[in-house]
Amino acid sequence: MSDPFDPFDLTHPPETVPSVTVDAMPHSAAPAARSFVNAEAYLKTLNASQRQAVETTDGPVLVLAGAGTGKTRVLTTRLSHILLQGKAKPWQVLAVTFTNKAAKEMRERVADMLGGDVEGWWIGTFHAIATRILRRHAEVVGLRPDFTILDTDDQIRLVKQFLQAYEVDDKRWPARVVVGIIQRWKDRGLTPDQVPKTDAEDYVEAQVLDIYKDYQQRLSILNAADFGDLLLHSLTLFRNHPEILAEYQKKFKYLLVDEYQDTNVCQYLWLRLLAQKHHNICCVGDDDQSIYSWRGAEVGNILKFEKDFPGAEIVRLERNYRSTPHILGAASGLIANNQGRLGKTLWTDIDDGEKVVVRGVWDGDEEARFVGDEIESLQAKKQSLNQMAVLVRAGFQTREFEERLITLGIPYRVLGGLRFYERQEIRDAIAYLRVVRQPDDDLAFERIVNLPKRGIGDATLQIVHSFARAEQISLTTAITRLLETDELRPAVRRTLTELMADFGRWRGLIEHIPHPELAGQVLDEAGYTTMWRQNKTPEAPGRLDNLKELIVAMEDFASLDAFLEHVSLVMDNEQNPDDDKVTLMTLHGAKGLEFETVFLPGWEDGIFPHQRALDDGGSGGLEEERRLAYVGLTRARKRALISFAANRRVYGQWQSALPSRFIDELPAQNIDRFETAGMQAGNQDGFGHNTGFFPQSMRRPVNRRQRLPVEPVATSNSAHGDHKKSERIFHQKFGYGTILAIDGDKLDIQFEKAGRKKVMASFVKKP
DNA sequence: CGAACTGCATTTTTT
DNA sequence: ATGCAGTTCG
Repeated sequence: MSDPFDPFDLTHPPETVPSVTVDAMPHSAAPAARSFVNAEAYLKTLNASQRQAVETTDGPVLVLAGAGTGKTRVLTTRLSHILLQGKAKPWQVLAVTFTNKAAKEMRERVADMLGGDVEGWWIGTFHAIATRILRRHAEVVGLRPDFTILDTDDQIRLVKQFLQAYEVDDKRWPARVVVGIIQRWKDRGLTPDQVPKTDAEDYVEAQVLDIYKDYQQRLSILNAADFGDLLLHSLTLFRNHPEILAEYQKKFKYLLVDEYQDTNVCQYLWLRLLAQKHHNICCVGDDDQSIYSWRGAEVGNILKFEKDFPGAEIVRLERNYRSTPHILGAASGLIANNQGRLGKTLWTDIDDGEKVVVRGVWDGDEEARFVGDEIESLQAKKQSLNQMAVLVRAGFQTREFEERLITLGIPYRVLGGLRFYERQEIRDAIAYLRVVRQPDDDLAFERIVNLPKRGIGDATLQIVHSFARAEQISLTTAITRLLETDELRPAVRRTLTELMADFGRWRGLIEHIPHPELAGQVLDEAGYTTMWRQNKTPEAPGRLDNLKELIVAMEDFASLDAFLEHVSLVMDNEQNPDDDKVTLMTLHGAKGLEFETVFLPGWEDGIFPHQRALDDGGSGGLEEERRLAYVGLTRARKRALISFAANRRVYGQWQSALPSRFIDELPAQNIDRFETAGMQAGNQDGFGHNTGFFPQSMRRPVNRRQRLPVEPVATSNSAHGDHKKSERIFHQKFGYGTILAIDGDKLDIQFEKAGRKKVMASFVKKP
């Protein structure tokens, strides 16, 4: 995000913005007649409710857009309409989405409609927009404008350190669980001091609230924000600084929100504040497609829209342009089993088509064969593989289909695996660049300090850590200071001195050589590329290729900073859609997509709906699973094929399973049900109980509480001032000694056994 | 410091 | 079954 100019600059007349062909549009001094002519052209193609959603520009509007009803069309047309009507300038409209993909699509489609570029617009993900705002006011929330954005990896490593410091049993409370709890608080817009007591009590054992506090404080020192912070800080900014909020309220005349059912409380509060002045907020969403509650999304936001925004107009998009009546009938019948919906009735003009196939098979193997055979026969009828998808509940389920498709020689792509920027070597390389750019980035530094192996082990890191913590300084600063003493072993000292010099040199090059070149040089000189070259594992060459690819990718960015920002916020990984391949992915990943033919395997209780959803008493979990099923079905244009197996190997154990309860919820007139002979569901003999070899009751969690004997090496209280010459002291490593001289926080000491050494004052104790 | 061993959990995902 | 993380041993 390195716009050469910043359209947000409130002090300059916005007219200086070189905003494209928009100037040729009748939005500013436009005669009404001309804008009418223009309006005709694009409004004519919309149906009545779409048109209402577009033309109701003022006041709060909730557009309930059922699956396949032209949601994106409405969003982009509405945005264009507002601009063409001259209701607002491009920089006065804020359009937020969840994914970069959606933001990109909106940007491109609006640009198409207006025939111009989209420079200077506020179309982006919640996170990107929040970041943009936050960088302007970073100081207000205790950050500097160039703060680093942490990824999940960093968060976990950081929290792990606190868990250790607090001596929390990390078997019982894994770092990722604690990160999750903190994240949920952030999703709800809660800073540490706002977390309700009752909430914190649930986690006293792990002292999660204390960790949350420390964690935030640490991030502040590191000049870093995690993903949740981007929004939460931005919200805090608005809450605590009405004058800043007022500027943005005034600036954004129109707000547009995509996938409103996926917003969390924090995002909701953020939007509500922004909408407070003009009240022109348009949220588009579908309560029936809310499938992300587990990551903080609040369906309640969409359900209570009318209450939150008085006078809100509700527009329902119910005409479906995608699926056949049978598919829609099946989906509608299914979702009707959910309570508390806003309610929509999808209808379509499309001809009847085929009924939804529901196929019962003996086991997973047969299921994969069934899907493979169907794909083959469709392919024989000249159907494009790109128009077929296998949508599964969980990632691991793709495997058996992959195997089958390989056997049949059918090309496929798996979506949603590891993305490019999530690969180990890429993260390592980025960590190097982060440290080059920002030496205080401890998390990045820790990642690569001993990669390749440099002999910087735990022992060394422990010393550096405790010193850094005691002094509230970053690891690199701590090292620099420790290098002036004898605290570290000579070999280690030499290595670190060299490493610090390397980083210093690389940093000096930022301004002088192109950043892709710098990246190459850093990785070579650090020995990182050599490390992979010497690596004999089969994936090593691929990793080297990825590193090369990374360096090439960097060329697309104006600067190292621009690149690093991209990496943190826009980690997308587009696949080449040119090849004709079957798509394999999770149901979650399929939201927003469509295919002619959709396979929905694994419809068995315990798999789909997932066991976890069945376990947690309430109906909420089950309803969300049902919405997921609804999303899956409504991805299909012409053909949907559901299947379930009577037996399946789960975690290496054979288990029998019952057909998903969702199957019985599908209206009979919309489905054709087939089952392999001799396996009718509900058959008393063969199905419905565990055929595994061991009773499940034998599983018992045995958790010993493991504590690390944490002996603080450095303490801040003994740090400064209270040592005198010739005083006798004790040092963890060197033993007893007498102070010869004091130089700031460094002491020159004659040790009884170890000889004369320079040590840090914070490492010695009075005997 | 690295290799071998052990126990354990194992949904969904974006930024 | 499998992979990951943490521990133990050389």
